[in-house]
Amino acid sequence: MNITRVKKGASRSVNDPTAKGKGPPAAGESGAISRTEAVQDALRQAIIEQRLQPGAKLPEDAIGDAFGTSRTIAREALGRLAVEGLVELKPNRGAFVANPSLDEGRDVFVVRRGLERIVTECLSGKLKADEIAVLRDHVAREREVSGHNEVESIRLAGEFHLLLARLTGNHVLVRYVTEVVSRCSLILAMYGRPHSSDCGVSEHGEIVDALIAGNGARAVELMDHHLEAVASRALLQQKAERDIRDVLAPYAARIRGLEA
Amino acid sequence: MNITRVKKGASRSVNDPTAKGKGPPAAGESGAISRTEAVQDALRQAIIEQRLQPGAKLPEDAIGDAFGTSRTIAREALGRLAVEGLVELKPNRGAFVANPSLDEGRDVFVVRRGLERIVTECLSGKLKADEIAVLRDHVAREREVSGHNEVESIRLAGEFHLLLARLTGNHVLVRYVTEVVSRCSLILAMYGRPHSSDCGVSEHGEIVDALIAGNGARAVELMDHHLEAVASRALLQQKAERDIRDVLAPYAARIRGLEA
DNA sequence: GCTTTATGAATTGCATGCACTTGATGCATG
DNA sequence: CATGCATCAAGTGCATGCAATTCATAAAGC
Repeated sequence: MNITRVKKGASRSVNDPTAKGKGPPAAGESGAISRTEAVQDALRQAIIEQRLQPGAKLPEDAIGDAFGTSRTIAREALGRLAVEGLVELKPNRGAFVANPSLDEGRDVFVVRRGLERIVTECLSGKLKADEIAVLRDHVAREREVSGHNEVESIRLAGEFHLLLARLTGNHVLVRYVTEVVSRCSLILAMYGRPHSSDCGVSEHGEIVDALIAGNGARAVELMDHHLEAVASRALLQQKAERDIRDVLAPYAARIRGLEA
Repeated sequence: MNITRVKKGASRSVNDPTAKGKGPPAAGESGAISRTEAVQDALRQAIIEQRLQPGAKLPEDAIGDAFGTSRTIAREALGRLAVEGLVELKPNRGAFVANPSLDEGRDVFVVRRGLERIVTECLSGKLKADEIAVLRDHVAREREVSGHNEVESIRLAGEFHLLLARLTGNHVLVRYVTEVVSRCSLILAMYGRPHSSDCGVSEHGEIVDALIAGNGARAVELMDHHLEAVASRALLQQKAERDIRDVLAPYAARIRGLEA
């Protein structure tokens, strides 16, 4: 439940700009955490979904306009996304969608494997019945869309790992896993082959089985291999396509950003 | 070349402060360093060193005044520290130094152990001569101050782990380790016994030895035990002292905050 | 006398204005 | 014709002002 903060206008306008200067933020929302978070979440989503291409410029005004807020909000959201590693902040130049190098990508995957190892160890043999049901259900859904809907497939794959992290009940772990999964999505989108992410659905199922069986070692092994497979699928491309993709992507992205 | 313009707010520079700016701030990215970052680093240091007690209020103007900047800077720094988990942001109430519960503390340590496991695995048998020298030197310094200067001792202990993380060359890893080390410092300060942190110097030495020897398994084991020891030292206190410390700390911190 | 409701001070949330930095365009020069 | 330099526009960096919220204090009601 991370998106619940959004009040009325989810992605379009965070604040109705009718009464721009003095408009009270629709007085008494309960649990209303600042608009900053809403914008931050929206931007994150947009980046992960590749609506905003890596390297694209993110001008404060444009973002403010797009969300019906001032630059202040946009700026703060960008700052926090920079901490998360999804945005790069260049002093006096502005913010850009992160454009991770392959080395960075490798780094992220290394950390991700370590984090998910913790998740797996925490969960092995400790899943409750209802939690198992949720997991099985999720894997089933993944299987459904596999092959049809690629965007959804990617989203669900990421969600699977987030789900596991949440089941640990370890909030710190959840935050970090969330971050690396986001960044991995970006990296896969950049370097992975178009339909390289469908694979692995069966692996998810196996991991769940091992977790239920309480076979921690096997679960960890499965998870690790799973992630290594995903990573290598992405990083293998480099040898062949690095020149084209890696070199051209930033420029292409920049052009796109200017068109928008 | 326009000399007539002198910025008013910049009168008391953020750069000069003899105050806390010591520790290696967010090493990694390019220098850059906006005022926001300076304030962020200073606040982080102050929190870690317990100059700012857990639960203490962090009003924007006070921070702005203290650093000679406006609330804007203070606000942004607080926002980012909140992402790091060192500051808690309560909507419409303001920012407070994080006051992690014991459960949170446990969570942080779990993640930390996982992260440092990665560090250890990355480093085992791959240290170069000059890196080894730096490590040995650091451990020697730790040994020197051990027993005498507690604050410095704690700082160096944290620094040792950061040093290892940096040696991996994995920036993502560095960032996360930095964060968990910070948070662990806070947690130890809150729940650990006064001089519980001196211990472990010899363990650091052993870890370095195992890394040099290329004995990855042993290094991981040592590191894991080391961290478990540190964690348990902190968490054991809870049974006896939870009621007093945990309950009273926030209030005490509040009072201190008001005095300041 | 104690609970409940107004009033006010302090502080956050947010927008906006102004100076400064940076990169681009056009002009003069070798 | 290429190179270096001044001018300019776009956009960031930061401070500040105003409305809204919250908490504390005081007044009114039972």
